[in-house]
Amino acid sequence: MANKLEGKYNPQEFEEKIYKEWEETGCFKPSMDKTKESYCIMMPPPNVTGKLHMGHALDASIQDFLIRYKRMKGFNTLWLPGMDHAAISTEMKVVESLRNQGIKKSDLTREQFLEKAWDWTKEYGGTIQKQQRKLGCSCDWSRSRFTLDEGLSKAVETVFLKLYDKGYIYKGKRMINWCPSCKTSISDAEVEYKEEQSHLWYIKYPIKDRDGEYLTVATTRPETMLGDTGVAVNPKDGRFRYLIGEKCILPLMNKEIPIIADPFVDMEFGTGCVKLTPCHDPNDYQAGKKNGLEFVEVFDSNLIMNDLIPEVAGMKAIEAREVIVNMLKEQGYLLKIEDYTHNVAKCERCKTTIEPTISDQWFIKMEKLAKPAIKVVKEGKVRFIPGKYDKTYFNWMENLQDWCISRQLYWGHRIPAYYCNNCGEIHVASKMPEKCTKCGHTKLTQDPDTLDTWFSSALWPFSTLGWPEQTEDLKTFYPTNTLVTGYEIISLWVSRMIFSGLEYVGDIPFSDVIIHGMVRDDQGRKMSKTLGNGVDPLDVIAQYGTDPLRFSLILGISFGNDIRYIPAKVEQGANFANKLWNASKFVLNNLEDYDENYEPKDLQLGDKWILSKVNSLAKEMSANIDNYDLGVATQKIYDFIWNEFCDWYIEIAKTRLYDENCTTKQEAKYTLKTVLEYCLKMLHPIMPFVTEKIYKELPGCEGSIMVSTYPEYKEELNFEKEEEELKKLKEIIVEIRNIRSKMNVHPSKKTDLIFVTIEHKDAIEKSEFFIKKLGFGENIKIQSNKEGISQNAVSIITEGIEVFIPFEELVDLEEEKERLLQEKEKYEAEVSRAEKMLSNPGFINKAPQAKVDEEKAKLEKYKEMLAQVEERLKSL
RNA sequence: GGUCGCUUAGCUCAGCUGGGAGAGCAUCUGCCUUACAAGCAGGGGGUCACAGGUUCGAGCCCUGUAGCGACCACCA
Repeated sequence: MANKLEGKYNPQEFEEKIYKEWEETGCFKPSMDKTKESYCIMMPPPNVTGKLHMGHALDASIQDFLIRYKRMKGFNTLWLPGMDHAAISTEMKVVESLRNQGIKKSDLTREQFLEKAWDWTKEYGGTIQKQQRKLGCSCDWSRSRFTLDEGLSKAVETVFLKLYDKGYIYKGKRMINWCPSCKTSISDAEVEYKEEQSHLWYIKYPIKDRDGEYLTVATTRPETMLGDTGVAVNPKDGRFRYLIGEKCILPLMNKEIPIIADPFVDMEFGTGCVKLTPCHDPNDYQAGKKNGLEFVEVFDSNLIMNDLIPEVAGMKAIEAREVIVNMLKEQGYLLKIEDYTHNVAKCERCKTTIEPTISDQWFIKMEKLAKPAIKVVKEGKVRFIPGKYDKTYFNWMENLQDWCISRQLYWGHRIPAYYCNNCGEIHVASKMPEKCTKCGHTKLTQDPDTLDTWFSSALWPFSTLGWPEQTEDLKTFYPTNTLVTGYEIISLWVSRMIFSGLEYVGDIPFSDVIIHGMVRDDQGRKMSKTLGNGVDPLDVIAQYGTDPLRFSLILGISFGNDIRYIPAKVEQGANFANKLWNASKFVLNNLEDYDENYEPKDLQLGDKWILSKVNSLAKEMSANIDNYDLGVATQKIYDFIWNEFCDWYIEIAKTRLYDENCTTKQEAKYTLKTVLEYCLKMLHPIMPFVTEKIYKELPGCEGSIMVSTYPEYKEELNFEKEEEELKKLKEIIVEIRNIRSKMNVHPSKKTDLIFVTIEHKDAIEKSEFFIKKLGFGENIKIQSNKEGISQNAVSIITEGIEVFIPFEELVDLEEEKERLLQEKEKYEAEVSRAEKMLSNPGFINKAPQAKVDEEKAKLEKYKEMLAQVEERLKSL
């Protein structure tokens, strides 16, 4: 009966079906076997409204590689998936969808809005989890969590109350980043900067009691001058030193404001004098607080001007600018306008210009939380891979500002704070208090704000396991082992998980953090909507299959560097899968009468060679993967399957399988099956589908490969001598092909192969079949000396074996001499290189003895070969 | 401005604690050899950015230069 692998590799035929089977049999779930060590990865939760992109595909390929490997190694593995409610991002999408229905957010009550938001989330959210299944993710979907679900909300509330009691959370008026479009505060990390063309306006500020004297300030925002409450100069600046402590007159307002000294002023920039608007600029805010300046608001959070002067009251700030500039010009205060390009703060989400605003917000004091989080990385308890990223981490952690956690949004965890309607007293509690603890008033109002989305993400490694309850999962899997993420969220997320884990659970959230790069397009550009150069992983999967995509993302990667999406690499993966498919087809076709209990009695040279090779490969693969060298491990299994198993062993085995008289067919079959099984298992974490498909066809392998055991190194499969012997024969065969190719000998032309050797006689005798086949031999002769060998033969000289190929009429003696002379030169170079090294006292004295011995052995070897070549040349 | 990184074959990239430069694609030659033409066999192609230094020995370690990039901060 023919096996079930037919035709070509066609992933569309089986990938989906296999995934379904996996999911149904529940093999993604942890074994919860108490005797086994646990291994846990928390999947970075994508936005609930997100769509799969190449970054996710890379992320998932790495995590699934690790989790499948550990599972096969016997660990009690959990890969926990989930989604993030993505506060601003989702709320914006909901607002937009409402707008399309003609509904404004302000038309709805909070409750109505949230209802719409949940509806919308249920309808459009969560597609990403379906897409992750396409990638073959073996995560435990039954444990999937959402940052807004009940358990996680409980964790958020618990943390808030705890931090408030400790005094780490406080409410206060401070300068924050205000997005006038999203109408919420955002954290520093959510601000991005963009260069913009603008102007510098130079304005004259007369000095009080010094007739005709004035200071010139340069500003990019002339409309804020109404709120100026001081002018600053650098204390070292000799030009203005005599004015420090004096006052100047603010134009239009006719108000006296102080001239102060502050080192933040750059003497080189502009005029060296800075106007200070503490309410509308972060630096001025700092300077204002430090120097006790007055705080005067110029416009409100909707950018509508106050009534500081009647001419602009009620106007939009940007319109007021024009009016104010004109007034300054008319009154002779405007000195000049220059073109100027500068960086403008933008909202990461909606790209609106950020308005620095003083506002009443909730903050977390970072200083005490940061310290232990820095310590665990310094001590190596939490490790970044590659290690260079700990610098990025320290850089951020050591310069932390307090974290603004309140957002003026509906979609998120509402702040558990209640204000007394009578006296305004703040009550932080899990439920609305019955009455005010201060004045006894019974009407209280909950804070309308919600928490920064990263506040809940920061708890992800333990809130997902049931914390604050001491669940079985929490005990089993916390701390987790490996976090896989990109460098762009080290500060936003990784750092916050570390201090959160330490503070609330009392332990690190994970020990290893793999930082991978970004997936760029084939020209190295970021994939972006505006460029339209994004590649949809689902399209790639539809065309090539999941396994080739995963293979292409993992092969040869080194963490920390960006990678390019190269279609040719996916093709390489598809070709590889096809190669494996065909090889498996061959193996299976020869296993029809295979007895799976057969114990090999007479393994041949080639059998022992490949078994020994695959055995040491298992050891190397494990070492590489444990060291997170996934790219290297992938390259190794690829090379082995293609270049050793397919190109050599299968060809070697064929000569026995096709020979009726061969008595060691069973050994060949045993070896084919064993090696293929090893290969499938080692490749499985990288290419889960095709390996599963083939594995199920192998005799004795009916279960899923997912729950099979990863190959371990076994001493009894170590055949060093056979490895050496076969390596030698391979070299000879390659040389035969090489010579034939250079001589343009057609493959149909067979020749005698005369081996002159004593020590390798046995190995060659036993390998006659495949030497003949692979070396285009008619007859194989083995002799102990060169008697009777024709002049018209080409010779191959190796250590311990000389091979003669009597091509007779094809051999041109002059060409053969030329070829041998080239060989001679090569060996002479080798001899002189080795001699030079060995005559170098520095090398002899300082290099390790093993290296010296190695060189000595090489010298002997090449001397011998040189002598043989010379002898052969003489005989021609 | 601060920090970090990158520069290796025509292209895209590997290269483990320093010990004879690798892969895929592309290219050239010969093969439809009963698992595979999505293939087989063979070949060509590199002053490892540049300049110094350390070392018996440097793609790898140190210093500097040039080009490119990322992150952080943000100067009115």
